[in-house]
Amino acid sequence: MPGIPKNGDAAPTRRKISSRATSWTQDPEGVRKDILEAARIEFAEKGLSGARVDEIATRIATSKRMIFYYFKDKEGLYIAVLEEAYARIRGIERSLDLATSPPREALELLVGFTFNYHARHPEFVRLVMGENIHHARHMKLSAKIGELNLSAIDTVRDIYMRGLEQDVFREGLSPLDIHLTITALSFYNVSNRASILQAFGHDMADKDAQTRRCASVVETVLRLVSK
Amino acid sequence: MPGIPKNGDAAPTRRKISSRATSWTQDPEGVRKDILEAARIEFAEKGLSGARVDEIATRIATSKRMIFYYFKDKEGLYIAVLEEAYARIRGIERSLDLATSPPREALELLVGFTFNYHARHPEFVRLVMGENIHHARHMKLSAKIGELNLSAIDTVRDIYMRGLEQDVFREGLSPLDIHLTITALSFYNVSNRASILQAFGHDMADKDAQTRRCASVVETVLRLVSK
DNA sequence: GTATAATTTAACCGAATAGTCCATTTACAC
DNA sequence: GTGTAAATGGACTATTCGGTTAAATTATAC
Repeated sequence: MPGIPKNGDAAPTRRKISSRATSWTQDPEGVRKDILEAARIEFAEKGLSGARVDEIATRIATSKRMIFYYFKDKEGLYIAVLEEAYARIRGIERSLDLATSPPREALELLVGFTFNYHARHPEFVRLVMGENIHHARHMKLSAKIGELNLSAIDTVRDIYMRGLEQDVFREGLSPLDIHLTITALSFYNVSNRASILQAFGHDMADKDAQTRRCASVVETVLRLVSK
Repeated sequence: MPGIPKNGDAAPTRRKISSRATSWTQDPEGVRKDILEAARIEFAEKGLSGARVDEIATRIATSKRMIFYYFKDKEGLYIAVLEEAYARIRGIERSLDLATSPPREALELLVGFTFNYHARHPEFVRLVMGENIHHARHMKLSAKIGELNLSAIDTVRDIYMRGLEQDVFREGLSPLDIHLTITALSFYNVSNRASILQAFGHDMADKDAQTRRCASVVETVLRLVSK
C-alpha cells in the first residue's frame, strides 16, 4: 500500500484533501461550473490556441481529467464557454424594457446599456474577438448561439419605427446599420484598449474616460437618427 | 529497431546524398521578404499562437531554418510583421493631402480613406486584433511602432481646428474622440465580419454592403461634428 | 584558385501539451 | 452490507512544434 507518500516540498495542495487514498465529495454540477468559469477566464485571456487545458485545471481544484470527462475536448469546452457568454448578455438584454420609453429615451437607454455591458465585460469582448479570428467557426457549430442575436435587430427596429411614427427620427436608415453603429462604438474601446493605450497613452478602462466616451457615443447615435 | 546505424564505419545507407537539391542561388533579401509575406498571411489568419512556423516555411520555397536565421525566433518574426504592417498604412496615410481641402471635404476624405483601407486590408485588421489579444505586448517591444500612430490624431486635430475657424464644426469635441469614432466604425465591420455574418446573415465583405456602410459611416461622423 | 564568410538544407531534439488509461472513491439503490 | 455506476485523481502517452546541430553549397575577398 503506497499510503505514505507525503513530502513537504512543492505540491501547492489547493483545497480538498490532497494525497491519494483519501476522500473527496462528488459535485458534478459544481465541478462543471468551476471548469466553465476558469475556462472563460483562460480563453478570454489567451484565445483558443493560446489557452492551456492544464492551466484551466490548475486554476480550480480539479484534475485535467475532469475537463475531458465533462466537455469531451478543448473545443467542446470552448464552445460551451461561448454559449454561456452569449446566454448571459442575452439574459440581461431581455430584462431591459425599452418599449415603454419614448423613442429617443429608449435609444439612449439601449446605447448606454450596450456601451456599458461591453465596458464591464471585457472577457465577453475578447471571446468574440477570438471567435472572429476563427471566422466564427464555433458559433456555427453551436445551434444554441445561432438564434441569439436575431432579436437585437428587432429591438432597434422597434425603437426606430416608433421614432418614425412620432416624427422624431429621420427616414431612410436601416435597423442593421444603426445596430452596427451602436455595437461598433461600444466594442472598439474594449477590443482595442491595448493598442489605443499604447498609441495614444489614453486608457479606455479608466472610469472617467469611459463616462465621457459613453456620452459621446450616445450623442453620435442620436445625431445619426435625428432629423 | 529501425535500423539507423550511428557510426559511419561501414554503414551503407547513411545520409541520402541522392535526392537532395544540389544547387541553389543565394538571395538573402528575397528570402527575407518572402518569409515576411508568408508570415503576415499566416499570423493574420491564425494569430501568434495559432500560427505554425513550419507552415510559413512550407508556403514559400525555403526551409524552416531560414526563419530563425533571419528573425531569431517566432516572436521576432511576429514583431517584424507588425512593424511592416504599420509602416504600410503609415506610408499611404502620409501621401494623403488633406490640408488643402476645406474641412468638411477633408473629413470626408479621411473617413473614406480609413474605412476603405480597413476594408481592403483585413489582414492588417486581424493583426491588430491579435495584438490586442496580447495586450499590445509586441507593440511595446517595438520602438518603431511606438511613434507611428501619433500623427493620426494630429491629422484629425488639424481638420477639426480649421472647421472651427471656418465656423462649420461645433465646439467642444476632442480630436481623440473623433478619431476613435472614425476608426471604430471602420474597424468593426472587418474585425467582426464573421460574427456579423453568422448572426445576421449580412456579409460586410460584399462590395455593395461596403459602399453603403461607408456612406453611412461618413454621414455619422459628419453629423457628429456638424453644428 | 584558395581561404573565408554568408547562406541554405536536412535531420534531429527536447519541451510542451492535448488527450488517455487505470485504479480508486463516492453515491446510491436494494 | 453489497453491487454498481458515476465521479475523481494521477500517472502516462503520443504528437506537435519551436528551436538547434552539423554539414553542404554559394559567394567573395585576396
